[in-house]
Amino acid sequence: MHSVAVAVTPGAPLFETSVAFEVFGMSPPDGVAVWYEVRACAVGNGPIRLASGFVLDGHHGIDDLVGADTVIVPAAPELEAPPALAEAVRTAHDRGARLASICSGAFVLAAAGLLDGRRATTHWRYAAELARRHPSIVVDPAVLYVEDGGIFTSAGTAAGLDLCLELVRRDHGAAAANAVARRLVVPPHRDGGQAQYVATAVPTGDQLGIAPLLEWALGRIDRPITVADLAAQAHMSPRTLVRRFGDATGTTPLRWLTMQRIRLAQQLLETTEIPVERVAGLSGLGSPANFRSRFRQTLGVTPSAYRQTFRTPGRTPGPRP
DNA sequence: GAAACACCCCGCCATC
DNA sequence: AAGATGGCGGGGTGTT
Repeated sequence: MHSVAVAVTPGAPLFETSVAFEVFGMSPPDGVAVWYEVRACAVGNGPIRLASGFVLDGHHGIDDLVGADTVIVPAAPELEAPPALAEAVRTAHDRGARLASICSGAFVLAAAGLLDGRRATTHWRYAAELARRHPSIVVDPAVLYVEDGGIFTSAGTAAGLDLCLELVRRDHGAAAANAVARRLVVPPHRDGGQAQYVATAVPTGDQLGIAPLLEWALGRIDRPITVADLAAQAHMSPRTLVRRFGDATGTTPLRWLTMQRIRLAQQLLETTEIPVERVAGLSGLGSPANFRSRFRQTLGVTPSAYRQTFRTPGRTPGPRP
């Protein structure tokens, strides 16, 4: 049994603190025998007042955190690391534990000196502060989560969920992670490198302006589309198109196209019986070989395995013991 | 898996 | 004066 310890600190936000329990505390997906055991661990043994007036009692001590296989640090109160917690985290790391922080929890790992010289991230509101206090950390404020040398850090709130799913993926494979994601009703895989926020969250003239362009692209998604094509369609230079596209969607044309193509492929695999070879063509991902490798690279499973797992219930009876 | 090829895309910067 | 544009260079990425 893989033990997971969640460091609980006074004033910690509920969501960040709870995601690990949701992911690692649920019953294992079909086909997984050895799952996780999650514990809330804290310095001292009195009740702990969390954010929003919730009180935690009956938790484990800090020794259980030190001995865990994976340690999750969801938050740092006031961006300060309780010395005893930082010490415990460092000891856990020395013992070979896998470490993961969510949101401001990165400040605890940083205070323990574990992020020095490593790539790390945190909530975008705190990224500058983290870099200021610890100049040797390579802070990337634009990703959902990063891993460097067995130490994982993730951005705010929901990115912690993506990180926990990534850990499941590494431990038990993509199918198990996808099953967990499906039960939680969240997207199965958000890549760690995905931007933390879209540059313009509120629709602006820009965004409304490119909507028809996106529509046009979706309408011919099965055929090759280059930046030059998009630029011509939008009556602007390729250089300006790339800029405007980024402003409006938070990503680049090719990445957006690939994302749409993968989504379409997923849909076709889930809801139809169209052969994989033809799904490759319909989704615009090129040759079947290229399609397979791209699909696998993005979602961690092969197209046929994906179809096997997510086939719409009722179509073909799946293997259910 | 390697290699060739096309295309991407982002900093730079003169220009509008 | 300030911001948007778009050509260019070339390391990076994707496809065959």
